Amino acid sequence: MARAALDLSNLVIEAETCATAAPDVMPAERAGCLADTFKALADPTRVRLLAHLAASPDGTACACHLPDALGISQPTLSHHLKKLTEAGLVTREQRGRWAHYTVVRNVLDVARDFLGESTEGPRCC
Amino acid sequence: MARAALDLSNLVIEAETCATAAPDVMPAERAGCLADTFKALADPTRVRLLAHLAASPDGTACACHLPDALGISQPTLSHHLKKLTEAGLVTREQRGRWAHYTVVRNVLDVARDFLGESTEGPRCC
DNA sequence: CCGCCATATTGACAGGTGTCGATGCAGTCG
DNA sequence: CGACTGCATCGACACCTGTCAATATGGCGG
Repeated sequence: MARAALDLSNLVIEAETCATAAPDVMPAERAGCLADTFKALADPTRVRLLAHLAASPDGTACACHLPDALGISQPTLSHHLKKLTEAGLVTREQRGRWAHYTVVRNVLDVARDFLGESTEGPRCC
Repeated sequence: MARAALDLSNLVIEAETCATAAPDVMPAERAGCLADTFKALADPTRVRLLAHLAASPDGTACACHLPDALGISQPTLSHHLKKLTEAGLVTREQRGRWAHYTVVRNVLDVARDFLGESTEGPRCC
């Protein structure tokens, strides 16, 4: 290694590669955060669940009708609602005897903005 | 079963439930389609990949720098690009010796609109 | 035509996920 | 207080997913 015979380490040359200077890369933390949100949406049942909540007044609905409406068992529903809650996409509220869930538009906006970055320039309007 | 003794099938009664008429449910097909798109986004590596493409001119970039930039092996990169391609989020183009990938804004818009439904009223503007 | 290089595919492994039946728990009604 | 009810948790199962090393493929240059 000594002897200084043809040290190529300064000669990176860029080879020829494809010659497209790689821009910045998204920090892993933000990527992980976005991925977690998308993970919560990566299931047909949860998509329908969220759509149902979003279509309800105030973005709030109770869980009682859902197993029948979606054709899933009650434990499965509970499982998905837990996932959505953990991801911060919905919040739970015990209203007397029934549990009510509400969409958190905030978090959805973050995901939407990410898609917007790839979709159109400034933002919207 | 015969004998017609107390047929309750017409007596659904609605019990008392929580009294929030369940609106329409999103058809399973659309839900599955959206879920597939979100599934493709449900991984930090793919989020960064897509962000990288979106930040490149014309939404197009070649694959050659990516393993180093993202700190993943070459097969892993190929795997993720395949997933994104299968989901229709990017397209592949063999440009001479290197493979170039381009973002398909179209599909992202669909996902964005879904989040928009849950986020704000009419749409945008 | 042969070897090189960028990329894709294969095989193997650990870990995560959706689903359900059974069970536990916290409210409500009689 | 005791039974009922809506919902959460547990345990088990099959399945899917991300990752890498090794290998195959296909275009380019000599």
